[in-house]
Amino acid sequence: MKLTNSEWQLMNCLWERHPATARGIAERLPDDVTWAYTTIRTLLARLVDKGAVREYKEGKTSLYEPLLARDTARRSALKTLVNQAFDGAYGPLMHFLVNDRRLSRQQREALARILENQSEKKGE
Amino acid sequence: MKLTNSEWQLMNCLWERHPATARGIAERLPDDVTWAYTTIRTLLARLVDKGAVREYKEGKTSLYEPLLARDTARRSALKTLVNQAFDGAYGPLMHFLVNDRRLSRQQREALARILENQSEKKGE
DNA sequence: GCTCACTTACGACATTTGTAGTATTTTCAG
DNA sequence: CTGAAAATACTACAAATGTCGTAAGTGAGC
Repeated sequence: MKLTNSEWQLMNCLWERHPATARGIAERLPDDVTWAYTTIRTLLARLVDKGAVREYKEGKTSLYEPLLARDTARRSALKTLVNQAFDGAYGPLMHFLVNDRRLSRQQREALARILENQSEKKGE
Repeated sequence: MKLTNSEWQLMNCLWERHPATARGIAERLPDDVTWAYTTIRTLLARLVDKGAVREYKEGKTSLYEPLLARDTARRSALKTLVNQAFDGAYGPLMHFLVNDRRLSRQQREALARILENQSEKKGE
């Protein structure tokens, strides 16, 4: 199940709190996202189509609830990225993370050691 | 600089060996990618447009060379993913990686320890 | 019962992405 | 030189994505 960028925004809101109305989601979107109400509706409809979200009526109001689990979506996004940009293997991704400057020297060294082990074992 | 999926395929070939001709790239694409020659040309043109690739003539043949560094592209893709799916922070990404079953128990435990340190420091 | 504000249903439209086709120019083997 | 094979340039086009607009329905007060 692949989500587009805008779909992630909505899903993030939904995962955080659900069920939710379209209006409720609108209110909890990040400040830099200023979509028209109908835009949100359209996106939700697409998500329902994809089977990532369930829509049901409570009286007359539409409520939305995620069907797709956040972890599942994350795993899938990560896999896509890894295939696309890291030769399809998690090793290179880890490697990259290690060599990147977001970790302190200590953390990097420790991680690097782990990676050595991992590469000897040849992961999936 | 954002690359699309098919652009990644091409770039991966280019990073591996360059400069390269369109034909040369065609030959080194993964087996499951069977694009027409013109498709590759179109994609390369788009990459040149974006400034990710440089095209120049060696005599009459067009040669292509990456301008965008692989690491830069990776960093950017990772950042996009993190923003989209991991609350914009690398911590949750690491966390996810650790809890995922791609690492052996040992590796996971070691990584987890590292992460504890990291979260105390509050990363970017 | 009528109106106003909000919700819903549906359609719309520009851009981006994936994937080629065609027509023209070059090139290379005979 | 000649004709076939390869390269270029340009155009095309459907599907996916981002982003609404409008018209019709509905419920809550006056």
